[in-house]
Amino acid sequence: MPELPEVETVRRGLAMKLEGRRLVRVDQHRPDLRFPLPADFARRLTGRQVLSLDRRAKYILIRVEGGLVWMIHLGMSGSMVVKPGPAAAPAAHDHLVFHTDDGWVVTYNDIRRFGFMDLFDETGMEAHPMLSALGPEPLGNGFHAAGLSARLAGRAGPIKSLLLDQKVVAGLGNIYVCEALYRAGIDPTRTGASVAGADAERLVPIIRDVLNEAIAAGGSSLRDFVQSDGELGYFQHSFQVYGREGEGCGRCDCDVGVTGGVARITQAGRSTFFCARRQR
DNA sequence: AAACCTACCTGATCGC
DNA sequence: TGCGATCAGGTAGGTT
Repeated sequence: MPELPEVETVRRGLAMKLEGRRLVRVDQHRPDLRFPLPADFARRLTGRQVLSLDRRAKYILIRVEGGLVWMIHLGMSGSMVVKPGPAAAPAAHDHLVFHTDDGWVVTYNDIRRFGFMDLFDETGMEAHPMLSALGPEPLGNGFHAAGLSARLAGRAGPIKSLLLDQKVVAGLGNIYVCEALYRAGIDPTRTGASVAGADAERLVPIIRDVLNEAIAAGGSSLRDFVQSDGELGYFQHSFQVYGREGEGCGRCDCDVGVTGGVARITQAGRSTFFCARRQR
């Protein structure tokens, strides 16, 4: 599921219900998600107050009383949904259930179980193996044309795959890379090196725009994504190329019967959608 | 180092 | 209706 806009949407929804609340009970229904949960995970969270919720790339980072950071990654199909208690009987794939002192119930459900959680001392955050190598936050000041160009310079791989690399820029996934490259008019098969420079200059604000618009829409709901209140996002209605193989692209004025419309190719094992006429 | 490939897991969909 | 193949928003870890 979730790329940066979806994770940010979930973070905001959770923050409204969790910040300042105390976790009075944590039900853990299995020992592992993608990776084993940390030792004593539920016990260490129980009784603690939630201080604040931040996001880095696609990670939700929750500061918890006692100098702890509770890290959540939603993987492909994870969701964190908040409902008023009392808790209903756990549904299929409800792996963890968190109860607050004011009666809310937060359920982590993850069909494919590609998500994971960690709980560590905040002093270890910089060095955390999943955080330390991340590239700049695309909505922050650290993401700019000069830096992106430097990371693309000399790279022979396709720009599509490089933008999915969380070390190049953090938080983008398959949907938003396709959409950003479309808006920038950049052919996804071009090398990173060829995009460094003027094209990178154009790409930076476009990436920001796409992400901000998607956040404003509550993310994109395809198969599994739901916001923390269980509602769907609606940015999927704004896709220009993603999932539109054979149809006209967002600004299409050509004869799809002749051009074939939006193309779908595979790059590094992932589907790429693009318009060969508008992306060069 | 960089580019590519596979594994992880479940469910939906499609062709036969 | 059933069955296998394929595909899905992500990342780690392995191999060239």
